[in-house]
Amino acid sequence: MVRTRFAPSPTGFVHIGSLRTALFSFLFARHENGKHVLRIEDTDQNRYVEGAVENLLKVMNNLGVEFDEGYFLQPDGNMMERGEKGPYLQSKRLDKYQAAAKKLVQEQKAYYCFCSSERLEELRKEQAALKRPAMYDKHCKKLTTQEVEQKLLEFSESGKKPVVRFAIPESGATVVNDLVHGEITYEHKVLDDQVILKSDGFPTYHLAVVVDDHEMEITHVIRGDEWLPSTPKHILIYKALGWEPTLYAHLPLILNPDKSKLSKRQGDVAVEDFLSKGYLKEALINFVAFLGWNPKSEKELFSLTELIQDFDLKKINKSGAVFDTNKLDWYNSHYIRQMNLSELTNKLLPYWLKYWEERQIQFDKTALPHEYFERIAEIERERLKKLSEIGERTAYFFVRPNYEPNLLIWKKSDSQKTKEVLNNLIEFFEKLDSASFTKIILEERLKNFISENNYDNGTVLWPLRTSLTGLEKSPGPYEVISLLAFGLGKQEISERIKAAIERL
RNA sequence: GGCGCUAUCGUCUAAUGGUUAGGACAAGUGGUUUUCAUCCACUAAAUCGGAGUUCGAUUCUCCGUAGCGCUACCA
Repeated sequence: MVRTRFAPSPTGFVHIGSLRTALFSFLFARHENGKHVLRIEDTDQNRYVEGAVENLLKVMNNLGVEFDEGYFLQPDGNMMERGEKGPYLQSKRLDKYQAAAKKLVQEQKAYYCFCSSERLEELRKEQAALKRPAMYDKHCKKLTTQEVEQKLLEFSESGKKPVVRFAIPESGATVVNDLVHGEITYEHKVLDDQVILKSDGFPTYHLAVVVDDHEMEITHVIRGDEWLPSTPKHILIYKALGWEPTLYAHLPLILNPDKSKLSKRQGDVAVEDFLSKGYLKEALINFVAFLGWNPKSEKELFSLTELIQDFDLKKINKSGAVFDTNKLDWYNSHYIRQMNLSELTNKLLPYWLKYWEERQIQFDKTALPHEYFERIAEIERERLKKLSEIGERTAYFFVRPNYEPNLLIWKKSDSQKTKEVLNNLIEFFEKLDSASFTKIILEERLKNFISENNYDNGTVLWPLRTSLTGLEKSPGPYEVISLLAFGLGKQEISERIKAAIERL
């Protein structure tokens, strides 16, 4: 039975890289009919951020990445723990790590280290000066049993606590057989005697990950490539404890455009930021799934269900992938166009509200039916890359636009002609009865108007459109006019055309 | 400095011991459209370098080179 886990540190936000790791471990677990475990790695008390786990859960729920054990968000917003291998929070498992460390010390596979941070720092400086590799010099490993006892006594009298270091075998090598990279050999002499238990009684990652993955019966560890160099240490700890190591699959790094590891400094990396900008979960999931994985076919559009079906560790590639938002935008506009109109409108509403609030645009939105917004959404969906663009793109449906005089004149026309046309249009609209303000009737009437007056299409339609929307790039006028007449009244059409004429 | 990983169009990637090295995004051009977008068609764009193995290497091996990662009482 396959069991995978996602084991984030609660540092506040969900990194794109974390999402990719969580997604892959989820896809693999589901594909194999296994279990997906969520474990929170909070062994660094300094980095703990309040509410981080709730936030993580919310984001994962949003995107459809599920867990079978660990923490769950309840309808009331509180967290609940569920699963047989808990607790799933490392700070609640301290006794297990301490017991493991103690056992290792007793069997001389680990040792107490009494070195001060000053000595350690000095050591590093010396090594750097000599251009030697920075490693612990195993000073405390050489202490006799009596010396250790003596030190232990001294420490406890002064209220200090030693750390525990894992004793890497002095010779030999460990082979990591990675599911993505294949066999990698590490000589023991280049491996550091890592601290596994800190002086505050908390384990470091290296001990905690081994103890937990073993006790939670994890079969496959799926994590980022940055962990590859510490994997031999983990395998050695497994063996020292008499346990069977898990299988490993190290995922290629997600990169900034300059090919360094994706970081906050070079743009957005928080999944919640993408969500709030109006990237759809379908787009985010599809895009992130293709970072370091692909189905080896030419199909690019995948739902979560399809990903589960096709996911295969063997199809993960080895080299890092640049995070390119162009492609994300393409996925997003694709899924926006696919979405059902009423659902899209509901998702759009908060973005409209936010835009109006920011611009202090006042009007009574309750006077406008949901259908009105649906129709606006319908004409805009084709050109929307993110939901957050809706406010600005459609502002002219709610407030009178500003006019760029040059924009009002079609390229094959002139200001005199435009003025004439617009004046005629005012007359045209005033003669129209309210019932004619539907897209179909309008289109027909306007075409008649154009041919009766012997105008070019552009001479009429361009200034009409720009005087209504104020935009260089906007949809065609028929739908706009019928919606404006419906939303703001047909009088508004004439008012806008008059205002435009003033600017000519 | 040490150790490790990686290397195909700008980006995500496919493929193969023999191909015109394929697709998608982005870019450009043309068509459609009053404009933008959509849609359609087309164009440009890549096997890091050097040896070796081989009839033949982008593919396998080695050596370079470059990029990146790790090198904490952080994960």
